[in-house]
Amino acid sequence: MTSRILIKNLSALDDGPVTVSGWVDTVRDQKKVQFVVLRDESGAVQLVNPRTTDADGVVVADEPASTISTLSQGSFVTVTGELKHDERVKLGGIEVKLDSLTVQSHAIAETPIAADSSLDKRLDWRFLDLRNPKQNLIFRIQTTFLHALRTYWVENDFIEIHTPKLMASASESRAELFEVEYFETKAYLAQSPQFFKQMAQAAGFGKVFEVGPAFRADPSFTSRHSTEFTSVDSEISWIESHEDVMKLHEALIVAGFTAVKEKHGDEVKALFDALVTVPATPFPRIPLAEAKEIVKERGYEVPRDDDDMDPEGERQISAYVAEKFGHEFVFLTDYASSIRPFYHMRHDADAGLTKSYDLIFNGTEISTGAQREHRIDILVEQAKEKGVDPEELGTYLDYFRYGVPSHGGFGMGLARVLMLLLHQASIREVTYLFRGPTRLEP
RNA sequence: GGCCCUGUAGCGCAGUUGGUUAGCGCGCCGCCCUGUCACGGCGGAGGUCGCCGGUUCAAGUCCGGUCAGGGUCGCCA
Repeated sequence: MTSRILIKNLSALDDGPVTVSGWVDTVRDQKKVQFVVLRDESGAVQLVNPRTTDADGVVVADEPASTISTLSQGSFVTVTGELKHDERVKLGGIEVKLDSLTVQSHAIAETPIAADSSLDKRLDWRFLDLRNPKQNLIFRIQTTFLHALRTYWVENDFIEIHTPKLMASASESRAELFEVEYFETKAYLAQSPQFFKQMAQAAGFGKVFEVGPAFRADPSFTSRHSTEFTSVDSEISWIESHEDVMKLHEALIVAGFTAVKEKHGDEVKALFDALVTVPATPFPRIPLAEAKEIVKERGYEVPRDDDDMDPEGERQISAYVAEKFGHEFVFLTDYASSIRPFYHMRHDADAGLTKSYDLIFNGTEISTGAQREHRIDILVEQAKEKGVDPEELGTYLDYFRYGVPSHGGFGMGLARVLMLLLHQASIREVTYLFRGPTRLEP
């Protein structure tokens, strides 16, 4: 393996011989001296190569000068040379005076995207787009965030599960299922790990989590939807109500944001001009009905026939929470049973309300959570009431027939969290390879 | 899927009430330039104006359809 020094580590070294590898960012090929800005995943550094001259003072075509003259932006090279600290250099006050330069792979000179290209064009050339420090940072942040969640789960005795993404029947609504051929029959891509996650409760696992793909066949044309996305799920037993789920949920968010702030806070400020704020607990909790009243008092009446919120209402309630509590998050709780799935548990005192919540972050929904109905009779009743044929639920209902603890959990869209954390306008910006109704490539 | 907006060179854009050879910036190519750092100077190449059809003496420009993109709503994570 090539032993290379990451560019970000150069400035801490004393002057001396170094080897760095990366891709060419800029070539400034002058007659008497050549400059190359080289970039790797950690940063950028200037390379310098003074041209040699013969006895008459005429420039000689030697190496690495000749190779440098042919370098195109994006070519991957390995260089060796002398590291020099030099205050003249605006890029970090260091440069590498070249001894040798080896081109590992040439790039086509004209790049298909530029810094100001549209998001859609950048996605066509995602591998080039991802070379940008901003895009690189997004995925380092995602790594840090998920690692922090995982650490929390592991330290609190959660079991990690990997539920199948091929299913025989729908887990929620049949309308948004992708159908695939499966030998002599049909299978569907999981739109959520919901049912299999609940199976772990019947299995006596106690506390579980999963980070995995979910598929939705809905042709949604918004900046926050995709047909395939990474769902962060957790489910816990022996809860009293959805309040216990919210406690877990906010603890995880705090763990994730603390790690991101600590490790990347300065970079996020520099590259995204966004402040990573570790939210205070408990997060504000507002029953949905109350939230609609608050929003109405602010002059916005949700124009819907059902009992749900709309995107503008979510932005409004977020603005209210920001003003009143200085908080970026809010749990909207106790959604009407009319707009929640059959497996959400309802309040004992008011069957019209569910023990459920949505988590809103900076004006956009990132999660749905609830206590699940584990009493088989009621569960079947609620399914029928929703027009769901118990026969179509496959083996799901069996989970509740051989003993099961009370339980609940949530599902959270990973990319939505990143999008809102980094103040990005689109989920496409923070998804490694976006999948939407009209995008299957790359 | 509904409504609104957009599609012109590799990229970002301009293009007048329809009119003759479709412009600008960046990038690219060539030459020049002793330290650049958004390097600079001179020159050059590059376009069936998203696609199909229509109106017209004449369409990048007007009309219809279609495809793609953006916004928003519905749906949600």
